[in-house]
Amino acid sequence: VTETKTAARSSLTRERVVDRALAVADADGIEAVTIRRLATELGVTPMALYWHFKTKDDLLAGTADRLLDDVVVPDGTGDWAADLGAVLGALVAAMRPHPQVAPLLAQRMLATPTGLALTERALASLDTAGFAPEPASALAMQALRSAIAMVTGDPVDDASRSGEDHDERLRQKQALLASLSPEKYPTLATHAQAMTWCGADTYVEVGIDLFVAGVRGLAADLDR
Amino acid sequence: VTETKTAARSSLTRERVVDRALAVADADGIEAVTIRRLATELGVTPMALYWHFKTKDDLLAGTADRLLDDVVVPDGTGDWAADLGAVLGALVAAMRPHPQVAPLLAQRMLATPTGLALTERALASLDTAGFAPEPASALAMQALRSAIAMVTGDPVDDASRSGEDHDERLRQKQALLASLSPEKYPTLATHAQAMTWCGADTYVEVGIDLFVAGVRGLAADLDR
DNA sequence: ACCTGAACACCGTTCAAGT
DNA sequence: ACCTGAACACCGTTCAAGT
Repeated sequence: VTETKTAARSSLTRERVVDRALAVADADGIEAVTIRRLATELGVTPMALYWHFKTKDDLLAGTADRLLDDVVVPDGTGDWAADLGAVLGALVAAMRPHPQVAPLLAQRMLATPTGLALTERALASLDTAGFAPEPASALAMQALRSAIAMVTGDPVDDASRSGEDHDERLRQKQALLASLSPEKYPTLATHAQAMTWCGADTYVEVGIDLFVAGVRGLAADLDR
Repeated sequence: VTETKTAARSSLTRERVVDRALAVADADGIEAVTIRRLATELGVTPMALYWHFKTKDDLLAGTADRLLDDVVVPDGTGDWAADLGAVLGALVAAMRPHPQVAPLLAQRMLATPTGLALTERALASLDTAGFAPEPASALAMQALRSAIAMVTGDPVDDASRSGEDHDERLRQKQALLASLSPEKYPTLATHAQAMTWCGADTYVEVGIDLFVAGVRGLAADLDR
Protein backbone atom coordinates (compact mmCIF):
# COMPACT_ATOMS: atom_id res chain seq x y z
CA VAL A 1 0.00 0.00 0.00
CA THR A 2 2.88 2.34 0.74
CA GLU A 3 4.05 4.54 -2.10
CA THR A 4 6.46 2.49 -4.18
CA LYS A 5 6.54 4.28 -7.52
CA THR A 6 10.08 5.55 -8.10
CA ALA A 7 8.88 7.98 -10.73
CA ALA A 8 7.36 11.13 -9.30
CA ARG A 9 7.94 9.97 -5.77
CA SER A 10 9.20 13.44 -5.06
CA SER A 11 7.01 16.52 -4.90
CA LEU A 12 3.99 15.96 -2.76
CA THR A 13 1.03 17.72 -4.34
CA ARG A 14 -2.56 18.38 -3.38
CA GLU A 15 -3.60 16.03 -6.15
CA ARG A 16 -1.57 13.11 -4.92
CA VAL A 17 -2.81 13.59 -1.39
CA VAL A 18 -6.41 13.68 -2.58
CA ASP A 19 -5.81 10.55 -4.65
CA ARG A 20 -4.68 8.75 -1.55
CA ALA A 21 -7.55 10.10 0.51
CA LEU A 22 -10.03 8.80 -2.03
CA ALA A 23 -8.35 5.40 -2.13
CA VAL A 24 -8.33 5.09 1.64
CA ALA A 25 -11.93 6.24 1.94
CA ASP A 26 -13.08 3.72 -0.65
CA ALA A 27 -11.12 0.90 0.93
CA ASP A 28 -11.61 1.44 4.65
CA GLY A 29 -14.21 4.14 5.09
CA ILE A 30 -14.08 7.89 5.54
CA GLU A 31 -13.08 7.61 9.19
CA ALA A 32 -9.91 5.82 8.09
CA VAL A 33 -8.61 8.78 6.14
CA THR A 34 -6.28 10.32 8.60
CA ILE A 35 -3.51 12.84 8.26
CA ARG A 36 -1.07 10.40 9.77
CA ARG A 37 -2.12 7.45 7.65
CA LEU A 38 -2.01 9.42 4.42
CA ALA A 39 1.42 10.69 5.39
CA THR A 40 2.91 7.26 6.01
CA GLU A 41 1.34 5.87 2.83
CA LEU A 42 2.84 8.76 0.89
CA GLY A 43 6.20 8.21 2.55
CA VAL A 44 6.22 11.56 4.24
CA THR A 45 5.89 13.24 7.61
CA PRO A 46 2.39 14.07 8.83
CA MET A 47 3.30 17.73 8.92
CA ALA A 48 4.19 17.70 5.24
CA LEU A 49 0.48 17.65 4.43
CA TYR A 50 0.01 20.90 6.29
CA TRP A 51 1.99 22.71 3.66
CA HIS A 52 -0.60 21.80 1.03
CA PHE A 53 -3.73 21.90 3.19
CA LYS A 54 -4.54 24.36 5.91
CA THR A 55 -6.31 21.74 8.01
CA LYS A 56 -7.87 18.31 7.81
CA ASP A 57 -11.24 19.80 6.95
CA ASP A 58 -9.54 21.56 4.06
CA LEU A 59 -8.18 18.23 2.90
CA LEU A 60 -11.61 16.61 3.09
CA ALA A 61 -13.13 19.52 1.20
CA GLY A 62 -10.55 19.03 -1.50
CA THR A 63 -11.40 15.35 -1.64
CA ALA A 64 -15.09 16.11 -1.98
CA ASP A 65 -14.41 18.64 -4.71
CA ARG A 66 -12.64 15.96 -6.68
CA LEU A 67 -15.96 14.15 -7.10
CA LEU A 68 -17.49 17.26 -8.60
CA ASP A 69 -14.76 17.36 -11.23
CA ASP A 70 -16.31 14.32 -12.87
CA VAL A 71 -19.75 15.88 -13.13
CA VAL A 72 -20.98 16.75 -16.58
CA VAL A 73 -23.54 19.51 -16.12
CA PRO A 74 -26.45 18.59 -18.37
CA ASP A 75 -27.90 21.09 -20.80
CA GLY A 76 -31.44 22.37 -20.44
CA THR A 77 -33.97 20.79 -22.77
CA GLY A 78 -37.04 22.88 -22.04
CA ASP A 79 -38.72 20.02 -20.17
CA TRP A 80 -38.18 21.08 -16.58
CA ALA A 81 -38.96 17.67 -15.10
CA ALA A 82 -36.48 15.94 -17.38
CA ASP A 83 -33.88 18.60 -16.62
CA LEU A 84 -34.33 18.13 -12.90
CA GLY A 85 -33.92 14.40 -13.28
CA ALA A 86 -30.79 14.95 -15.36
CA VAL A 87 -29.22 17.15 -12.69
CA LEU A 88 -29.94 14.54 -10.06
CA GLY A 89 -28.64 11.79 -12.30
CA ALA A 90 -25.40 13.63 -13.01
CA LEU A 91 -24.79 14.26 -9.34
CA VAL A 92 -25.58 10.69 -8.37
CA ALA A 93 -23.33 9.31 -11.10
CA ALA A 94 -20.42 11.38 -9.87
CA MET A 95 -20.85 10.42 -6.23
CA ARG A 96 -21.59 6.78 -6.75
CA PRO A 97 -18.05 5.46 -7.15
CA HIS A 98 -17.15 6.99 -3.78
CA PRO A 99 -20.12 6.59 -1.45
CA GLN A 100 -17.98 7.27 1.60
CA VAL A 101 -17.10 10.73 0.35
CA ALA A 102 -20.55 11.65 -0.91
CA PRO A 103 -21.89 13.12 2.36
CA LEU A 104 -19.10 15.68 2.36
CA LEU A 105 -20.47 17.12 -0.87
CA ALA A 106 -23.36 18.71 1.01
CA GLN A 107 -21.10 21.46 2.26
CA ARG A 108 -19.43 22.02 -1.11
CA MET A 109 -22.37 22.67 -3.42
CA LEU A 110 -22.27 26.44 -3.00
CA ALA A 111 -18.50 26.59 -2.64
CA THR A 112 -17.54 25.14 -5.98
CA PRO A 113 -18.22 26.17 -9.61
CA THR A 114 -19.72 22.85 -10.62
CA GLY A 115 -21.85 22.78 -7.50
CA LEU A 116 -23.14 26.25 -8.25
CA ALA A 117 -23.88 25.30 -11.84
CA LEU A 118 -25.90 22.28 -10.72
CA THR A 119 -27.76 24.31 -8.14
CA GLU A 120 -28.52 26.97 -10.74
CA ARG A 121 -29.96 24.40 -13.12
CA ALA A 122 -32.05 22.80 -10.41
CA LEU A 123 -33.46 26.14 -9.26
CA ALA A 124 -34.16 27.15 -12.86
CA SER A 125 -36.14 23.97 -13.42
CA LEU A 126 -38.10 24.49 -10.23
CA ASP A 127 -38.71 28.12 -11.18
CA THR A 128 -40.24 27.22 -14.54
CA ALA A 129 -42.25 24.55 -12.74
CA GLY A 130 -43.92 27.41 -10.92
CA PHE A 131 -42.44 27.25 -7.44
CA ALA A 132 -41.82 30.39 -5.44
CA PRO A 133 -38.24 30.99 -4.27
CA GLU A 134 -38.75 29.59 -0.79
CA PRO A 135 -40.18 26.18 -1.67
CA ALA A 136 -37.87 26.03 -4.67
CA SER A 137 -34.86 26.45 -2.42
CA ALA A 138 -36.17 23.87 0.03
CA LEU A 139 -36.73 21.43 -2.82
CA ALA A 140 -33.28 22.05 -4.25
CA MET A 141 -31.68 21.31 -0.90
CA GLN A 142 -33.79 18.21 -0.47
CA ALA A 143 -32.71 17.14 -3.95
CA LEU A 144 -29.08 17.34 -2.89
CA ARG A 145 -29.69 15.40 0.27
CA SER A 146 -31.75 12.79 -1.54
CA ALA A 147 -28.98 12.29 -4.07
CA ILE A 148 -26.49 11.74 -1.28
CA ALA A 149 -28.89 9.38 0.42
CA MET A 150 -29.26 7.33 -2.74
CA VAL A 151 -25.56 6.62 -3.16
CA THR A 152 -24.88 6.16 0.53
CA GLY A 153 -26.73 2.93 0.08
CA ASP A 154 -28.45 0.66 2.48
CA PRO A 155 -29.15 2.56 5.70
CA VAL A 156 -29.14 -0.55 7.82
CA ASP A 157 -25.69 -1.84 7.22
CA ASP A 158 -23.75 1.32 6.57
CA ALA A 159 -21.65 -0.26 3.84
CA SER A 160 -18.54 1.45 5.10
CA ARG A 161 -16.61 -1.62 6.00
CA SER A 162 -15.60 -3.79 3.12
CA GLY A 163 -15.40 -7.55 2.77
CA GLU A 164 -16.05 -9.85 5.63
CA ASP A 165 -17.47 -7.26 7.99
CA HIS A 166 -20.00 -6.38 5.36
CA ASP A 167 -21.02 -9.97 4.78
CA GLU A 168 -21.36 -10.68 8.44
CA ARG A 169 -23.60 -7.70 9.04
CA LEU A 170 -25.77 -8.69 6.12
CA ARG A 171 -26.12 -12.16 7.56
CA GLN A 172 -27.02 -10.71 10.94
CA LYS A 173 -29.64 -8.55 9.31
CA GLN A 174 -31.20 -11.49 7.51
CA ALA A 175 -31.21 -13.54 10.68
CA LEU A 176 -32.88 -10.70 12.54
CA LEU A 177 -35.59 -10.29 9.93
CA ALA A 178 -36.16 -14.02 9.76
CA SER A 179 -36.64 -14.22 13.51
CA LEU A 180 -39.46 -11.69 13.62
CA SER A 181 -42.89 -12.85 14.59
CA PRO A 182 -45.13 -12.78 11.49
CA GLU A 183 -48.12 -11.82 13.62
CA LYS A 184 -46.55 -8.64 14.88
CA TYR A 185 -44.78 -7.70 11.67
CA PRO A 186 -46.68 -9.37 8.80
CA THR A 187 -45.56 -7.05 6.02
CA LEU A 188 -41.99 -6.96 7.24
CA ALA A 189 -41.91 -10.75 7.16
CA THR A 190 -43.10 -10.71 3.57
CA HIS A 191 -40.45 -8.18 2.63
CA ALA A 192 -37.55 -9.80 4.46
CA GLN A 193 -35.75 -10.77 1.28
CA ALA A 194 -36.30 -7.44 -0.44
CA MET A 195 -35.07 -5.53 2.58
CA THR A 196 -31.71 -7.24 2.46
CA TRP A 197 -31.02 -7.44 -1.24
CA CYS A 198 -28.77 -4.42 -1.45
CA GLY A 199 -29.48 -3.86 -5.15
CA ALA A 200 -28.00 -0.41 -5.53
CA ASP A 201 -29.19 0.10 -9.09
CA THR A 202 -32.90 -0.21 -8.42
CA TYR A 203 -32.40 1.83 -5.30
CA VAL A 204 -30.95 4.77 -7.21
CA GLU A 205 -33.51 4.58 -9.99
CA VAL A 206 -36.39 4.47 -7.57
CA GLY A 207 -34.87 7.39 -5.70
CA ILE A 208 -34.57 9.67 -8.71
CA ASP A 209 -37.98 8.74 -10.08
CA LEU A 210 -39.49 9.29 -6.67
CA PHE A 211 -38.06 12.76 -6.35
CA VAL A 212 -39.11 13.89 -9.80
CA ALA A 213 -42.57 12.42 -9.35
CA GLY A 214 -42.85 14.22 -6.04
CA VAL A 215 -41.95 17.56 -7.52
CA ARG A 216 -44.42 16.92 -10.32
CA GLY A 217 -47.13 16.26 -7.80
CA LEU A 218 -46.40 19.38 -5.80
CA ALA A 219 -46.26 21.43 -9.00
CA ALA A 220 -49.68 20.13 -9.99
CA ASP A 221 -51.02 21.19 -6.60
CA LEU A 222 -49.85 24.74 -7.28
CA ASP A 223 -52.34 25.11 -10.11
CA ARG A 224 -55.34 24.34 -8.01
CA VAL B 1 -21.63 21.75 33.35
CA THR B 2 -20.11 19.18 35.64
CA GLU B 3 -22.49 17.06 37.64
CA THR B 4 -23.44 19.04 40.72
CA LYS B 5 -26.67 17.47 41.90
CA THR B 6 -26.09 15.99 45.30
CA ALA B 7 -29.15 13.79 45.00
CA ALA B 8 -28.60 10.67 42.95
CA ARG B 9 -24.99 11.58 42.26
CA SER B 10 -24.20 8.01 43.03
CA SER B 11 -25.02 5.09 40.78
CA LEU B 12 -24.05 5.77 37.23
CA THR B 13 -26.70 4.31 34.95
CA ARG B 14 -27.17 3.89 31.23
CA GLU B 15 -29.92 6.45 31.39
CA ARG B 16 -27.81 9.14 32.99
CA VAL B 17 -25.01 8.57 30.52
CA VAL B 18 -27.41 8.82 27.58
CA ASP B 19 -28.88 11.99 29.08
CA ARG B 20 -25.45 13.55 29.09
CA ALA B 21 -24.65 12.30 25.61
CA LEU B 22 -27.80 13.92 24.28
CA ALA B 23 -27.04 17.19 26.05
CA VAL B 24 -23.49 17.29 24.74
CA ALA B 25 -24.58 16.41 21.21
CA ASP B 26 -27.21 19.13 21.22
CA ALA B 27 -24.82 21.71 22.60
CA ASP B 28 -21.57 21.01 20.78
CA GLY B 29 -22.31 18.51 18.07
CA ILE B 30 -22.13 14.73 17.85
CA GLU B 31 -18.34 14.74 17.46
CA ALA B 32 -18.10 16.34 20.89
CA VAL B 33 -19.69 13.37 22.64
CA THR B 34 -16.68 11.54 23.85
CA ILE B 35 -16.20 8.84 26.43
CA ARG B 36 -13.73 10.99 28.28
CA ARG B 37 -15.84 14.13 28.23
CA LEU B 38 -18.98 12.32 29.38
CA ALA B 39 -16.95 10.75 32.17
CA THR B 40 -15.58 14.03 33.52
CA GLU B 41 -18.98 15.71 33.28
CA LEU B 42 -20.48 12.83 35.20
CA GLY B 43 -17.70 13.00 37.77
CA VAL B 44 -16.40 9.57 37.01
CA THR B 45 -13.49 7.73 35.43
CA PRO B 46 -13.65 7.13 31.66
CA MET B 47 -13.54 3.42 32.28
CA ALA B 48 -16.64 3.57 34.45
CA LEU B 49 -18.72 3.96 31.29
CA TYR B 50 -17.42 0.66 30.01
CA TRP B 51 -19.30 -1.15 32.69
CA HIS B 52 -22.61 0.10 31.28
CA PHE B 53 -21.72 0.12 27.58
CA LYS B 54 -19.66 -2.42 25.71
CA THR B 55 -18.13 0.20 23.43
CA LYS B 56 -18.58 3.76 22.25
CA ASP B 57 -20.71 2.58 19.36
CA ASP B 58 -22.94 0.86 21.88
CA LEU B 59 -23.27 4.13 23.74
CA LEU B 60 -24.20 6.00 20.56
CA ALA B 61 -26.72 3.31 19.67
CA GLY B 62 -28.29 3.74 23.07
CA THR B 63 -28.43 7.47 22.54
CA ALA B 64 -30.12 7.02 19.17
CA ASP B 65 -32.63 4.58 20.67
CA ARG B 66 -33.62 7.22 23.17
CA LEU B 67 -35.05 9.30 20.34
CA LEU B 68 -37.24 6.40 19.29
CA ASP B 69 -38.70 6.24 22.78
CA ASP B 70 -40.56 9.46 22.08
CA VAL B 71 -42.15 8.17 18.89
CA VAL B 72 -45.88 7.58 18.94
CA VAL B 73 -46.55 5.00 16.25
CA PRO B 74 -49.63 6.26 14.40
CA ASP B 75 -52.61 4.02 13.80
CA GLY B 76 -53.63 3.00 10.32
CA THR B 77 -56.59 4.89 8.87
CA GLY B 78 -57.16 3.01 5.63
CA ASP B 79 -55.79 5.88 3.55
CA TRP B 80 -52.34 4.57 2.71
CA ALA B 81 -50.97 7.95 1.63
CA ALA B 82 -52.09 9.61 4.84
CA ASP B 83 -50.66 6.73 6.84
CA LEU B 84 -47.31 7.02 5.11
CA GLY B 85 -47.22 10.73 5.83
CA ALA B 86 -48.10 10.05 9.46
CA VAL B 87 -45.22 7.61 9.85
CA LEU B 88 -42.82 10.12 8.36
CA GLY B 89 -44.24 12.87 10.53
CA ALA B 90 -43.89 10.84 13.70
CA LEU B 91 -40.30 9.98 12.91
CA VAL B 92 -39.41 13.55 12.02
CA ALA B 93 -41.05 14.89 15.15
CA ALA B 94 -39.02 12.53 17.32
CA MET B 95 -35.71 13.34 15.65
CA ARG B 96 -36.16 17.06 15.33
CA PRO B 97 -35.17 18.13 18.85
CA HIS B 98 -31.84 16.36 18.38
CA PRO B 99 -30.70 16.86 14.80
CA GLN B 100 -27.15 15.87 15.66
CA VAL B 101 -28.26 12.41 16.75
CA ALA B 102 -30.74 11.82 13.93
CA PRO B 103 -28.28 10.29 11.44
CA LEU B 104 -27.48 7.53 13.91
CA LEU B 105 -31.09 6.37 13.72
CA ALA B 106 -30.50 4.92 10.27
CA GLN B 107 -28.73 1.93 11.78
CA ARG B 108 -31.31 1.43 14.51
CA MET B 109 -34.56 1.11 12.59
CA LEU B 110 -34.41 -2.67 12.34
CA ALA B 111 -32.74 -3.10 15.71
CA THR B 112 -35.41 -1.58 17.90
CA PRO B 113 -39.11 -2.38 18.51
CA THR B 114 -40.34 1.11 17.65
CA GLY B 115 -38.19 1.17 14.54
CA LEU B 116 -39.61 -2.14 13.44
CA ALA B 117 -43.14 -0.95 14.10
CA LEU B 118 -42.58 2.15 11.97
CA THR B 119 -41.01 0.11 9.20
CA GLU B 120 -43.89 -2.33 9.31
CA ARG B 121 -46.43 0.47 8.95
CA ALA B 122 -44.53 2.07 6.10
CA LEU B 123 -44.22 -1.21 4.22
CA ALA B 124 -47.89 -1.97 4.82
CA SER B 125 -48.88 1.38 3.33
CA LEU B 126 -46.65 0.83 0.32
CA ASP B 127 -48.03 -2.67 -0.07
CA THR B 128 -51.63 -1.49 -0.24
CA ALA B 129 -50.46 1.22 -2.64
CA GLY B 130 -49.59 -1.59 -4.99
CA PHE B 131 -45.82 -1.74 -4.86
CA ALA B 132 -43.97 -5.03 -5.18
CA PRO B 133 -41.66 -5.96 -2.28
CA GLU B 134 -38.48 -4.69 -3.94
CA PRO B 135 -39.56 -1.15 -4.78
CA ALA B 136 -41.52 -1.01 -1.55
CA SER B 137 -38.37 -1.78 0.42
CA ALA B 138 -36.37 0.76 -1.55
CA LEU B 139 -39.04 3.37 -0.93
CA ALA B 140 -39.18 2.59 2.78
CA MET B 141 -35.43 3.03 3.10
CA GLN B 142 -35.55 6.24 1.12
CA ALA B 143 -38.32 7.42 3.45
CA LEU B 144 -36.06 6.89 6.43
CA ARG B 145 -33.18 8.72 4.81
CA SER B 146 -35.41 11.55 3.69
CA ALA B 147 -36.74 11.98 7.20
CA ILE B 148 -33.22 12.21 8.55
CA ALA B 149 -32.29 14.66 5.82
CA MET B 150 -35.23 16.88 6.73
CA VAL B 151 -34.25 17.34 10.34
CA THR B 152 -30.54 17.56 9.68
CA GLY B 153 -31.39 20.92 8.25
CA ASP B 154 -29.55 23.21 5.93
CA PRO B 155 -26.96 21.19 4.04
CA VAL B 156 -24.73 24.17 3.44
CA ASP B 157 -23.96 25.22 6.95
CA ASP B 158 -24.10 21.98 8.80
CA ALA B 159 -25.85 23.48 11.80
CA SER B 160 -23.68 21.50 14.17
CA ARG B 161 -21.99 24.40 15.85
CA SER B 162 -24.19 26.63 17.90
CA GLY B 163 -24.16 30.36 18.41
CA GLU B 164 -21.51 32.57 16.92
CA ASP B 165 -20.01 29.98 14.61
CA HIS B 166 -23.43 29.43 13.16
CA ASP B 167 -24.06 33.11 12.58
CA GLU B 168 -20.70 33.65 10.99
CA ARG B 169 -21.17 30.81 8.54
CA LEU B 170 -24.58 32.10 7.62
CA ARG B 171 -23.10 35.51 6.93
CA GLN B 172 -20.37 33.97 4.82
CA LYS B 173 -22.98 32.09 2.85
CA GLN B 174 -25.00 35.22 2.20
CA ALA B 175 -21.90 37.12 1.14
CA LEU B 176 -20.97 34.32 -1.23
CA LEU B 177 -24.39 34.23 -2.83
CA ALA B 178 -24.48 38.01 -3.11
CA SER B 179 -21.14 38.06 -4.88
CA LEU B 180 -22.23 35.73 -7.68
CA SER B 181 -22.46 37.11 -11.16
CA PRO B 182 -26.14 37.34 -12.12
CA GLU B 183 -25.31 36.53 -15.74
CA LYS B 184 -23.80 33.19 -14.90
CA TYR B 185 -26.22 32.29 -12.13
CA PRO B 186 -29.45 34.21 -12.80
CA THR B 187 -31.82 31.97 -10.85
CA LEU B 188 -29.42 31.55 -7.98
CA ALA B 189 -29.18 35.32 -7.67
CA THR B 190 -32.96 35.55 -7.50
CA HIS B 191 -33.08 32.87 -4.82
CA ALA B 192 -30.22 34.19 -2.69
CA GLN B 193 -32.48 35.17 0.20
CA ALA B 194 -34.52 31.99 0.11
CA MET B 195 -31.40 29.82 0.07
CA THR B 196 -30.21 31.29 3.35
CA TRP B 197 -33.35 31.64 5.32
CA CYS B 198 -33.01 28.43 7.32
CA GLY B 199 -36.75 28.15 7.98
CA ALA B 200 -36.82 24.62 9.30
CA ASP B 201 -40.60 24.40 9.46
CA THR B 202 -41.29 24.93 5.78
CA TYR B 203 -38.35 22.72 5.01
CA VAL B 204 -39.82 19.78 6.90
CA GLU B 205 -43.32 20.28 5.54
CA VAL B 206 -42.07 20.48 1.99
CA GLY B 207 -39.99 17.36 2.57
CA ILE B 208 -42.87 15.23 3.81
CA ASP B 209 -45.29 16.48 1.18
CA LEU B 210 -42.68 15.88 -1.47
CA PHE B 211 -42.15 12.29 -0.43
CA VAL B 212 -45.82 11.42 -0.24
CA ALA B 213 -46.52 13.12 -3.55
CA GLY B 214 -43.65 11.17 -5.10
CA VAL B 215 -44.97 7.86 -3.89
CA ARG B 216 -48.42 8.81 -5.13
CA GLY B 217 -46.98 9.56 -8.55
CA LEU B 218 -45.09 6.29 -8.72
CA ALA B 219 -48.17 4.41 -7.56
CA ALA B 220 -50.22 5.99 -10.31
CA ASP B 221 -47.62 4.87 -12.85
CA LEU B 222 -48.10 1.29 -11.69
CA ASP B 223 -51.64 1.26 -13.02
CA ARG B 224 -50.69 2.15 -16.55
C1' DA C 1 9.24 26.92 -1.09
C1' DC C 2 8.84 22.65 0.96
C1' DC C 3 9.61 19.30 4.47
C1' DT C 4 11.26 17.30 9.23
C1' DG C 5 11.19 16.62 14.51
C1' DA C 6 9.69 17.10 18.84
C1' DA C 7 5.99 18.16 21.62
C1' DC C 8 1.00 19.01 23.29
C1' DA C 9 -3.55 17.95 24.19
C1' DC C 10 -6.59 14.99 22.97
C1' DC C 11 -8.92 10.16 21.57
C1' DG C 12 -10.92 4.76 22.45
C1' DT C 13 -9.77 0.73 24.72
C1' DT C 14 -7.30 -3.30 27.47
C1' DC C 15 -6.00 -5.20 31.55
C1' DA C 16 -5.24 -5.62 36.31
C1' DA C 17 -6.70 -4.08 40.52
C1' DG C 18 -9.51 -2.22 44.10
C1' DT C 19 -14.16 -2.21 47.08
C1' DA D 1 -21.47 -5.70 40.92
C1' DC D 2 -19.38 -1.49 40.04
C1' DC D 3 -15.57 1.58 39.65
C1' DT D 4 -10.40 3.18 39.60
C1' DG D 5 -5.45 3.58 37.66
C1' DA D 6 -1.99 2.99 34.66
C1' DA D 7 -0.80 2.07 30.17
C1' DC D 8 -1.10 1.53 24.88
C1' DA D 9 -1.80 2.90 20.37
C1' DC D 10 -3.78 6.13 18.15
C1' DC D 11 -5.53 11.22 16.76
C1' DG D 12 -5.00 16.69 14.84
C1' DT D 13 -2.15 20.45 15.30
C1' DT D 14 1.59 24.13 16.87
C1' DC D 15 5.98 25.70 16.67
C1' DA D 16 10.75 25.81 15.68
C1' DA D 17 14.00 24.17 12.73
C1' DG D 18 16.16 22.32 8.74
C1' DT D 19 17.30 22.52 3.31
